[in-house]
Parts: sequence; structure tokens; C-alpha cells
Amino acid sequence: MRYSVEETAEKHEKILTEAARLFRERGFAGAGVAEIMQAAGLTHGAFYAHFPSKDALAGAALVRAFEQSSARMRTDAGDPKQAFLDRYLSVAHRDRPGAGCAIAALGPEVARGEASRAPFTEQVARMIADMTERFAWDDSARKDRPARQNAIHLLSAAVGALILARAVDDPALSDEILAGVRDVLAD
Amino acid sequence: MRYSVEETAEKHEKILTEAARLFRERGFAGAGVAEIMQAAGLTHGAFYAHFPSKDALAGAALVRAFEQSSARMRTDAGDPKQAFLDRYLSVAHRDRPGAGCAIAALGPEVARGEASRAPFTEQVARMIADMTERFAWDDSARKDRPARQNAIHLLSAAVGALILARAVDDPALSDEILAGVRDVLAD
DNA sequence: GAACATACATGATGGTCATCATATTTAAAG
DNA sequence: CTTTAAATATGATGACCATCATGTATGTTC
Repeated sequence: MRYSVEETAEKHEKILTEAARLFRERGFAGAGVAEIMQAAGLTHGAFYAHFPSKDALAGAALVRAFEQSSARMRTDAGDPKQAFLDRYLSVAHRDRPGAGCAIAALGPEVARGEASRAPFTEQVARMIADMTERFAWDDSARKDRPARQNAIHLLSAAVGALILARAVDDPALSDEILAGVRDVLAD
Repeated sequence: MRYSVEETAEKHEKILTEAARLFRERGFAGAGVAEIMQAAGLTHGAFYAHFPSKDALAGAALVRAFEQSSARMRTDAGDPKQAFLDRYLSVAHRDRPGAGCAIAALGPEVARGEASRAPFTEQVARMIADMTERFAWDDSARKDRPARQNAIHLLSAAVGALILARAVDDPALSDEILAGVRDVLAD
């Protein structure tokens, strides 16, 4: 049957949200269209009324995931850089990839497929620009360097640490990575 | 037919080597058993005479990839830390994931599957220990910190930068990430 | 209010993939 | 030399998956 435009828009949103979560949890290859649609409360057949292909959904879900992250950054209280580090390199972030950073969850997979590299690049560029201008680099031990270079370094180290902390099997080592990198980046 | 033990061992090696390359190039999910066996010069049926499952191969190939990396580290000339940074954050490494770092290529995928986390953890621990003792942290701007913490930070930043540089679509931004992080980590 | 358009569910379809079955051939073991 | 065991190729098998086809019911449009 036909549904109202508002209802359809809500379902579209729900598909996007669940896709952004499931792709980050299981990877682009690991999350199937049917599974995403079921999580959105629909069946697989309805998918192509909302998106032309799984690749198109992947791109849109990527943008959605980045938007969630930057929205969270905007509502952080206190020193923006410290707030970012405390959140990004937390145990909670490590243990909930489905709600976390898209770079750490999907970076290598994005690098392999042509489909989602363009939106990914745009979002990363925006993130670097935001961190460059919003973080307090004057307090930093690296104040002699351009703020943009410091931002790129901080993002790289945070992403790498999160990936390592997630992949590693040993809880003590995992915690050590998070805390150690947080400490180095904080000054 | 039955082959000599030497011949069989060579084929086993070839499968491992090709798997280590293809998994890094395409991901665990993206490289199939048949494709790996074909790259090794065999057909898919022979696979189970060499490995009990694809997961087992994934674990073994991961170890193989790490071994290649640490062998390369051991043959570096000059200052070990600088040599590592120059190699790891080079355009050549970025553009040849199949011959490069297993963490940057497969980290998030390892984090998702229980299969390969144990060998991965062991290899990362060894890598951190090696870098802690072999790199010259006295010259570093962070000499006041424990060498081990500096090693963890350096590895994290290098991994994150490589992943970002590979995923990003814009060559200028990609180069900027590699050069910027290399510069920060070098002092 | 009639005609139309569309979001959805159910159910193919074709492809891919990991794994298994079998026959063959020949090295290895006795 | 005879027997056994193993590595391989070919070819299922069953599962999963993205995408498409169709029917249906109901907003939307005129």
C-alpha cells in the first residue's frame, strides 16, 4: 500500500540510522540489506523504494555517521580538545563501535571501494578543519606547529589508538593504549 | 596425486604468502578461498589439505604479514625510528597495502571477528616491545615519558595516518596527512 | 470521488562462496 | 615390491546475498 509522506520519510530515516549503526558494527561487507531492513522494521523488498543500491546506502550511512559524531562534538562542554580526547579514547567508545567513529570502524574498507571515498573525504576534511579552528592549540606542547598539522596528527593518533584498542584481545593492553595515547595528546 | 614433502611445503608457503597479500588488499571478507588458491597456482579443492578453514588461514596469514613487516624493520639502516617513519608513512606504503602493515589493512576487521584476535594481539605486543627498546627516545621531544608510552603513541599515530591517507580521495590531502604526521612524530 | 502513483511484502533469480565428496596419481612406509 | 596415505583437480552442495518481479492496498492528485 501507499504510505503518507511523513511516514515514508520516517522509515527512510530509520533505514539510514540502522545502516549507519550496522555498517559500523559489522562492516560494509558484513551487514546485509535484509538485516538492515529488518532492523528498520521492514522487509528486504522495500529497500529499493528508498535507495538505488547498497553502495548508495553505504555512502549515505557514512555521512550520517559523521554527522552524529560532529553533532556530539558540538555539544561537548568545557575545553573542546580535552572533551574530544576523553570521549574518543574512552572505554565506552571502544566497546560501542556502532555508535562511534566511522573512520575507525570503516576506514580500510572505504579505502578499498570507490563507492564511498568521495563522501568520506569530504567529511574527513570538514572534521580536520573543525578541529583546527575549534581546539586550543596555544596550550599545546606543539604550539610552534601550524594548528592544522596538529589537528591532523591528533586525529590520526586517536583513530589509530582506537583501532588498536579494539582489535587487541588483552584488556590490559587495550586500556594501556587508550590511556597512554590520551595522555600524550592531552598536552 | 601425492607430492613430495618439499613440494608440498613450498605450496603451503605460497598459499600463505598470497593469502597475506590478498587479505591485506581486499580484506578477509573480500578475498575468497578460490581466488587465493588460484594466486598460489592451485585450485580451490586443494585448500583443505593445507588449512582446516578460511579462519585458520586468516590467522596464519596475519602472522605472516607481521613477520614480513618486522623483518623489514630489522634490515632498516640508520636511525631505526626515523627509518620506520620514512617507510611507514611513505607514498609507496600507502599505495601498496598488499605488501604493507597488517594493522592498517585489517585492524577493524580483526576487531570484529574472534578468530584472529589472539595472534593479532601477540604480534602487536611484540611490535610495541620492539619499538620501545630499539627506537631512540632520548632525542625525542617526549623524552620525559616512558619509552613504552611513546612507542604506543607513535604506532597509533602512524597507523591512523596511513588509514586516513588511504581512504581519502584527494591526493593533496592524502600527502598532507602522511607528511604532517611524519614531521610531528620525527622529533 | 475517480484515477493514479508508490511504498511495501512476498517471493523469485542469479551469482558468489566456503566447504565437502570423489577419483586419481604417486610419494612414502613397510 | 606392495600397501598405504596424502595432495590435487573436478565437481557438487547448501547457504547467503543483492537485486528484481509482482501483487496489493492506500495516500495523493485532479
